Amino acid sequence: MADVKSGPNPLFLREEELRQAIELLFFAYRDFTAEPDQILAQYGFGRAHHRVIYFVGRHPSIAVSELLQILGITKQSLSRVLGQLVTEGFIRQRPGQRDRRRRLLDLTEKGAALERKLTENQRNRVARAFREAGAEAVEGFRGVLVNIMDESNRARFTSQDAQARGPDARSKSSAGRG
Amino acid sequence: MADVKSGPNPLFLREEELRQAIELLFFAYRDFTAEPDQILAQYGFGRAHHRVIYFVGRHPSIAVSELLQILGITKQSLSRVLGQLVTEGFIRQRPGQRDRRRRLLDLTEKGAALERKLTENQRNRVARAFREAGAEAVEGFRGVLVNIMDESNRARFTSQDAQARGPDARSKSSAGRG
DNA sequence: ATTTTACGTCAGCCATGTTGACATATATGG
DNA sequence: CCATATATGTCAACATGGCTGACGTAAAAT
Repeated sequence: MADVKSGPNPLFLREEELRQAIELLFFAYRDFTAEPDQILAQYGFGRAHHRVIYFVGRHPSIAVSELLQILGITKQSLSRVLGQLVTEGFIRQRPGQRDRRRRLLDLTEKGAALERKLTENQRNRVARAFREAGAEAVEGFRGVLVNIMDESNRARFTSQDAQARGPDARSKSSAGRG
Repeated sequence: MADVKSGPNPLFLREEELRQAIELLFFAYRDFTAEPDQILAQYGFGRAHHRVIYFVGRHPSIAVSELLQILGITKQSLSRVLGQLVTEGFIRQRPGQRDRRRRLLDLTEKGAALERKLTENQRNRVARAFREAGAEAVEGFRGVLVNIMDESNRARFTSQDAQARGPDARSKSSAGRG
């Protein structure tokens, strides 16, 4: 359509820029998950196990329903991997105190060790990328990714605090919403 | 955990920062692919079809082996989705001129229409994110993601040129590495 | 006492990745 | 010309990790 010869074409550049971003996400995400996948395979686990281990580590004593919300999968899907992780001693379950229907999940020491192994890998990759790209770039990275995300998920990232709290919020100042 | 009261703890902040980045990638990527997945489902297609349509659109007359390299899957996996796309008239194959063993792939008009539909969705999402995060952030986004990627994949993104050329590069200056 | 909630489980389906083996057409190099 | 290498396709079997639907049980809430 537009004549290319007429110097810098902003529409073309924009199109190219946006496609590069799309591909950047594809390749970066794939490489980002490849190494942990390799490690997991040695345990007979897959990426789904990684996610469960990660988020249980991130939100100690998380309940099944909360984990389901974060993962965005069905309980049947979760059940398969969670069952294995419990059976093989990576995750421990215990009933909630106030509500004994809830099964609170925690990593065992074995689970925490695997979590560290897996996360260390990704953390190192991100740390290297942050270092090489610079502090300003990190802000930009966050800014763009947060806006690529659905709005409904952004709350986790709006303040450091909100994310650290997570579903197991134990703020000493408020009574908590249990 | 580390004592929070002892002022800004750089190690803790770093850990938190890195974990946020990991989660950012997870949630952003998931949301980024969710809408196209919905559209694809209406055609009886999945994400794998999307990738094929995308990269064939991006690299017109790409050969099967080159597509395989980009996608990083086996020919058997590709065969399944590519076969469907050809059968259903989204992609056209023709033998190469110089090398008639090669099957060059192109989108049909029908295929191009679907490609536009799918990519428009993701492009809009990225465009919005870019707009809201600002030009500087875009640079940071690129800088970090490029460094998260394996080095072997970075060539596509080092210059606009390298990416536009793609795998069908015929550089006249070097003899190649084969 | 009934209903709702949180969780589990069985059964089957689908998409998409894998490996291994084998076939066919074409190109390339003695 | 023949032998080998390359590009592609295909069949078969298997694994992972989503999904839906149906049903069960314990505990909380009304």
